[in-house]
Amino acid sequence: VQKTLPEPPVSEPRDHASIIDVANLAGVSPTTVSRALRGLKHVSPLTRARVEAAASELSYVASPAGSGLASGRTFSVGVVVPIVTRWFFAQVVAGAATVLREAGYDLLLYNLVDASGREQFFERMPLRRRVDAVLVVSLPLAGHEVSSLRDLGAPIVTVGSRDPAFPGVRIDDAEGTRQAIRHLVNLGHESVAMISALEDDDMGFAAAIDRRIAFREALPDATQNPHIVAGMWGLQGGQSAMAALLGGEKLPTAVFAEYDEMAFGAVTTLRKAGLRIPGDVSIVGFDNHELAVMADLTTVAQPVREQGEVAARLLLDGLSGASDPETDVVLPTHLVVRGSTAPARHPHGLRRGVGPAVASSP
Amino acid sequence: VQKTLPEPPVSEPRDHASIIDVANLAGVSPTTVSRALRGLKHVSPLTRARVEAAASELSYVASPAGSGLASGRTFSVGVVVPIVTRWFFAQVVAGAATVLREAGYDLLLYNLVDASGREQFFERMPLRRRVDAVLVVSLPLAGHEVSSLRDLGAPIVTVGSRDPAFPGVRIDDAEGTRQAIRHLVNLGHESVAMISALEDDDMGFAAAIDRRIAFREALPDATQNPHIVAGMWGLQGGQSAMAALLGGEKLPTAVFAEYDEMAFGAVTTLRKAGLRIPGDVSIVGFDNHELAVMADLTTVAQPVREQGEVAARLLLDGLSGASDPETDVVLPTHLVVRGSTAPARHPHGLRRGVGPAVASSP
DNA sequence: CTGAAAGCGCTTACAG
DNA sequence: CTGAAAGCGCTTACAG
Repeated sequence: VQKTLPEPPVSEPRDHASIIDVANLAGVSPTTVSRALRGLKHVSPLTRARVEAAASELSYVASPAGSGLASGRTFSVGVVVPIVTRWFFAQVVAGAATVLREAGYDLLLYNLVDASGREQFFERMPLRRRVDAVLVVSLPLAGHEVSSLRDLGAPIVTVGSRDPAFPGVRIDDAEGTRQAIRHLVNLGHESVAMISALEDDDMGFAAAIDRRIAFREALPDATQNPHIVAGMWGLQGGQSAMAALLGGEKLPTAVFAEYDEMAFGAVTTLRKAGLRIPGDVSIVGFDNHELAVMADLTTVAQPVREQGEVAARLLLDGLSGASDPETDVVLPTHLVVRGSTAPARHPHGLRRGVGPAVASSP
Repeated sequence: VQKTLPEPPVSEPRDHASIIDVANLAGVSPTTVSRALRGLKHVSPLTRARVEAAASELSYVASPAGSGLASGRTFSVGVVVPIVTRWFFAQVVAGAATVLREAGYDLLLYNLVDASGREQFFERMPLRRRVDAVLVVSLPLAGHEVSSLRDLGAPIVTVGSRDPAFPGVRIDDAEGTRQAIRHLVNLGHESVAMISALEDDDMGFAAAIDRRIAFREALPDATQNPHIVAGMWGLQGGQSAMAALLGGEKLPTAVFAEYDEMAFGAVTTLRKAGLRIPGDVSIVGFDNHELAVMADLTTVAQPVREQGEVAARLLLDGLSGASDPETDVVLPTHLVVRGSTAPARHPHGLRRGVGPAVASSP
């Protein structure tokens, strides 16, 4: 008799127990194992218990490939984000992840990063037959992108877009912007700039567009020449946009940033330039980023993680056929007033004394 | 003859083209289609072109379930992170995502969130037969977790852990900590506290442990009573830890934070308390978080996204059988000096000039 | 409540 | 260089 050879030292693909192993151990057919383990009706409690015991003894988990092929379901969901390292997107992903996990779905993450990644994604459509549903975050979808997604034949839900093609969750960006501008106007600011990554932005939010339009409309007097400076995105975008404003003829008394990370960039540049916030310039952001409190930043708060959660639930509804494709959930925003905004100094001479709040300068 | 019923109005699972459809259109066998599309050898250029044309005409993409079942490969990789919303983890994920996408792998994200999520994950092992390889980020793995992962029979790579069970990428946390402490000591600080989320932390980094130990060892004089205050994690952890220090008998002249987000919390609390940085307290963080520049924070920089990239490459090596399981890649750290640190004020009267203190360099 | 049979869409040896 | 056959591990009607 030949002796058993020693096992290879490290992990080679192990043989996992199959449904047949479980069936044999439990003394039933594979069909019954399948039914019992999926919690279907019409299995006697005794049988079910026996099957479960056998499955657990063998550490059996149904092969996703096997069941996927047979059933057409993957039990996973694709989540498409522009840039997962941006705070907003990570929050949305986390919110969705929680809900999906509870429902037993895996999360396939597609991080588009830039225009070329986006193109590749929609061309190759790696989602095809890989996912049961798709969550698309913050992308204003082009026509061919909409049809690519439609062709998936799977439920699609958007976050932060208002594309009528799919159900979605979002905030009212125009209203949020108005909340910010109203605050600045009430403080007496007459020279307000907006800094935005919009122009430069292949990955542009739908939100960015709405915020810009609302910004223009919300300023009381069109002659005040709202100033939109496009930069790169994120912190660096905010820095360079603010630098551009500093290099301009007349510094605005207040700046509205498309989102908090740009506001942070503006804060950074202002501090480096030795200017005080809000003494010299007031700043309002958008999002209520976790670190807005450190920057003492006045900002328009939106529920972020919740948008991911709600969207995931809509997706699950779609999967169970219980959804209304017309759904458009709009979550509320509110202004959080912190120390980065103060009444306007009126730069044209009339210095009405206004005690700016504490500006911590390094 | 019965008339065809009208199609349902919206997206029901579409029938995707199968390999047979492509084979018929191209006038070859399914076997040849399979070979041609996967770029295998032994297909004539003409045949390959014909197959590719047919596939593209039909928008054919091989069913992952079908090929997975037949080949045993999934072309996807699991990435396990404690909390994806933390800056560090999002960066690592993004780094890995880029490399994996280039190699044609999908990324399955597992966001553990808390101890219960972690437990569930290792119990259910949703990775089983779902992924070809696994990237585990920053978790110090318990024995049973190591064996769960081993049982997957798939390549495993870690980031930010130094578990000898698997190849991995990391930094030298002890050395990074020494860089920070040396800086403070050179500035004359004799009362340095460390704030850390360690004690509280079910999701604890391996890194946190190393940093704490190194902190204790790096301080030149043991009598100086290094003060470790455990708090919650993240910004709030830093806030409450700093608040605890403020409530203590003697405020340290410098604080070393386990990582930048905790440092940000400390900064926030100090500013609210009206204390100046670095005038009253110097602060050093760890990570060089994107927003450290806004906080003007001195910090130990580590390559974060790169760790994700390198780890993903190790994984791909493992998949192609080209890897050395002993691999332990250590990436360098360096101190970035900004405005949050300054020479110590000596609170106890005896103002010895800011001398270069003697550091006990290991 | 339970099971035998067919089939989901691929890939893998094996032939030629 | 190409193809016919078998089989990967499940689930789904269909019977009983």
